[in-house]
Amino acid sequence: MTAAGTLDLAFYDRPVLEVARDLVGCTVRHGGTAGVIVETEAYHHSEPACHAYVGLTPRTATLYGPPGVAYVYRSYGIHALLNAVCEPEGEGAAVLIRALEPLDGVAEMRARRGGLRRLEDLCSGPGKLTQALGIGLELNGTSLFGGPVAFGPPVGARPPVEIAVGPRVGITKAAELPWRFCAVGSRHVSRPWPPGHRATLAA
DNA sequence: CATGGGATTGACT
DNA sequence: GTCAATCCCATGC
Repeated sequence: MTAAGTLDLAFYDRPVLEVARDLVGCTVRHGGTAGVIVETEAYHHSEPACHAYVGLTPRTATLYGPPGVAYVYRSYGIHALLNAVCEPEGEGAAVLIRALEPLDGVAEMRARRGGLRRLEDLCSGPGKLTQALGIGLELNGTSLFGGPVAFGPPVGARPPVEIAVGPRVGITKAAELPWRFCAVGSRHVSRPWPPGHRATLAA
């Protein structure tokens, strides 16, 4: 990471499964709002659930570009979903940020989310968190270190996060791959973390 | 050029 | 539990 506390290029220029696991517990910041990542999923061009599976097209250009860049796309015609592009340029891989624990700018998040009261409702889903942080499609292709959206290392003296691994959510293809990573015990995940969890911070 | 399918959410029965 | 909203874009004719 840099002196400013931002995850740097080398962090993203690694196998996407490692980055997805390591991002749990890290922070996402945009403007005055920020949250702690409690749920991620990995996507790779070698498997059909990944947008990059179809190869290099206008849509997937960001995914096949350099790592450490935001891939933001529209889902179901309605929601913006945030990903971090990983692996060397040309590999077509990214980590989907699926849920956050609100950290800063909670009042602003509530306003953007229609005044919802429960903290667990603000960022407990990939479409919810982009709405709460004000992240839109215009941020697709922007740098994650030096751009408007910044990822940072775990804050303060947070206890080590135990991570549960399970199948990805909401997909029909390659649904068997255990490429979803959740912070065990968090009430801010999009769905219950998978049972029989394993894999802590150990590499 | 027409069509179908989503890495979702919130409202409703 | 079911279901509609809504739109980009990859694919196929």
